[in-house]
Amino acid sequence: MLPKNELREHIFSILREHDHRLTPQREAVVEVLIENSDAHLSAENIFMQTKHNYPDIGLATVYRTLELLESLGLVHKFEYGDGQSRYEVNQSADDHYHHHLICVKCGGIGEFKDDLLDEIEHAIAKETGFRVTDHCLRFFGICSECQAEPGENSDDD
Amino acid sequence: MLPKNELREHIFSILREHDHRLTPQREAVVEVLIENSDAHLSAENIFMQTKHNYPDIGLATVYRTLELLESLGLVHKFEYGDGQSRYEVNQSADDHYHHHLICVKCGGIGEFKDDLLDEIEHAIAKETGFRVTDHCLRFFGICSECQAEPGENSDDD
DNA sequence: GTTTATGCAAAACATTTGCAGCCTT
DNA sequence: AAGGCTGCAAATGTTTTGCATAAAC
Repeated sequence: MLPKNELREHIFSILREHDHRLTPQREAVVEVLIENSDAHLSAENIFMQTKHNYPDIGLATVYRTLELLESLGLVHKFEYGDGQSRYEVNQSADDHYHHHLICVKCGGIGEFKDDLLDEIEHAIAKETGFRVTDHCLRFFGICSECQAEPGENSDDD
Repeated sequence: MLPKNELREHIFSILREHDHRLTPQREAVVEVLIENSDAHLSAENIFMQTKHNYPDIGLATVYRTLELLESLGLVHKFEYGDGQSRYEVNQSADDHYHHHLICVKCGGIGEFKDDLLDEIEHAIAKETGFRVTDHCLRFFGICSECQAEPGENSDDD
């Protein structure tokens, strides 16, 4: 889990390493991703936020940047099933990944860190021969806040 | 894990219970889902296959049927991240669910049954107060067949 | 100076919806 | 007979792409 300025430099150096140009648009998108590393933004969200620092950026550039960062393993892309993808920076250099706790009532997204999957991955390798390189685990349910409130909290976007 | 004919009757009776009509289109879609319960079909796939038995069916009807079956808990809908949803019948009456092993080389999808998630869900409840009602776990990696073949097998669609 | 990256607009794509007519109940 | 269900086509919403221009190297 790198601090923000190291994470930014890390991303820039990976881009350079792979002969990608460092444009102000890319810097601006990376900035938004880093400043919102705890949120789970859609491309549209990222687009809107990036416009604050770089008003002329186009949505297509945001998509292309996110695709590039994902291909370099710098960003994780995932979906809830609501039709739009969400993105988040990969905050650590290693593979360990937190899991998402998605509240079906308020739409909020929490996180949970855990290493029990290692056991499952070993069991998979042993029983099926499948070599696991990555995983995606999401839990759906009711967050503690929505459990506390009887019924009024149904949209906290 | 019900046998096919019982599963079919189970689905039909749930439909009746909820006052939904049993149309030949719905029967045809259910038939395709049951006959391909080990595959992970997209809506388009299901549409094409259903046309064999019921050539006049429309794609919208397939989507509406899948949505209905999903709302009744009879079908699971999930996504790999390639932009289209996949569907599979819920073969057992209970909540237990297998996880997907997605080969990033050949695109094949295996399955793995496991109950270790229960432990994680308990840990989540204890540490965060989040009440888990469902989960989705997918593993990405290389299947045993692709590991065996040095490099030629990259598209077995 | 080259080559890549950008912005715009149009295209592509999966999915949803409106509506008149049909079919299950 | 009445209502839900269907097929078609149009609409929607997200993501991708073509192309001329602009910017990074």
